[in-house]
Amino acid sequence: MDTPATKKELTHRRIVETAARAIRRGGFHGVGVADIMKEAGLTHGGFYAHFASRDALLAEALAQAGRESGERIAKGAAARQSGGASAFRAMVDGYLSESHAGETERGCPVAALLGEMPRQAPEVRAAASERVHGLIATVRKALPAGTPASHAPLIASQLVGALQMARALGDGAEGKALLSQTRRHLLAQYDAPSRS
Amino acid sequence: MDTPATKKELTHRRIVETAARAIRRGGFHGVGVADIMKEAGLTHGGFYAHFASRDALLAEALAQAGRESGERIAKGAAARQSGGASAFRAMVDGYLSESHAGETERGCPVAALLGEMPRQAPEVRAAASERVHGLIATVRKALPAGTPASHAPLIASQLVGALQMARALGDGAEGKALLSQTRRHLLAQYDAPSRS
DNA sequence: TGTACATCAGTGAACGCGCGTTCACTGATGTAC
DNA sequence: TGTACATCAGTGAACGCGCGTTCACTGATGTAC
Repeated sequence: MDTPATKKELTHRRIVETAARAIRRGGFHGVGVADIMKEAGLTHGGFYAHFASRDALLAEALAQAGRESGERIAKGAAARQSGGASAFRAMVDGYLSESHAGETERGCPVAALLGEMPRQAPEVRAAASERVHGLIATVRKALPAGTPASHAPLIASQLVGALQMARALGDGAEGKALLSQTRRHLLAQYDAPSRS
Repeated sequence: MDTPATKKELTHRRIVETAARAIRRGGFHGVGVADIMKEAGLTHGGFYAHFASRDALLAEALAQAGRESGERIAKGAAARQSGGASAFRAMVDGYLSESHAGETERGCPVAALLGEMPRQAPEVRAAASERVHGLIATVRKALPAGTPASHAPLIASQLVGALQMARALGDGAEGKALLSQTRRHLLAQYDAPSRS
């Protein structure tokens, strides 16, 4: 039962993956059932053979976006750590990189959707809450030894706030400066006692 | 030309004030022209005698929300300062208060809408950018003497991130803890050398 | 190995509804004489 | 002071459109014999 991968299941995954990108790009309200089906190469009529409702898809898409983004963060962090960075520095530098700011569609769903989460249907809010906790857990695991785990939500919210504001400020100098300042600030506080 | 306040102007203001609350409550996409007009006690037909388009209203509403929220922040800060708090502590305690987290509709529009800003029409994005800069300026003015002004965007993004995440976590212990921890953290870093 | 049939993923037309926008009209207000 | 008229803020019906959802159908797939 682990990877039978029937044709229907493959199609289901393709729809979810498409939706996972679409909600980060356009927000929960910014994308319709027909748009997603079309982008997945299907007609909208078949939608309800796969999902009970639009909200059910949004919830699945959020979970998928979290998985994708988690993998990306882990992969980027591994690369940076093999270059000599601490786990914490690797996570912070990756999350607040200019490429993450530029790729909303493939980036962290919490940064893309946090402000809209409280306005969603219960089904979607539950998935959203899980995503926020997932991000906090990712931060917690990267914390330098000795840092209390209770700092994780605080750092997570700072990462998300800085990324969102950098995106809102545009891809000019202002946004980039906010990203690099936040990186330096977090590293100075939590990482090795190195400065700069 | 300062306060003639014709009847039409009063109606216009009422629509804008209604919209300013509505967008913070429901997001840019979450509220329609007819809803707003109805909530303002009018029929939707008269809308285009006041605004060139829905986006034009959104831009005006954002500016109005910024004014209202700025006044609230200033008023709350004045009260706290008269109680002995520094300007910085007053600003941080007010912004990250549980009442601000609970009153999205009357709170900071940047916290309510930051994530959706990059997806708006140019007209709305311009008003949004002004709001973000307004918030940063408010933070800058409250900075303790000696703190470089360049820290203002960083602190602003931290305030917004924490408030948004606290709202997403719900009004239980988790959200409240994030608010109070962020308050303590910011004060420990930037305010008087007192700890706890 | 080949034919007959059941299954079912996906199609495409249709539904009721609410959106942003337009426009001919109403009726209260205030100026002209 | 009182009547006649112009102005114009606001009304309400209508538009074209796209939404989420439903459903009768199609046609490829794979099992039964």
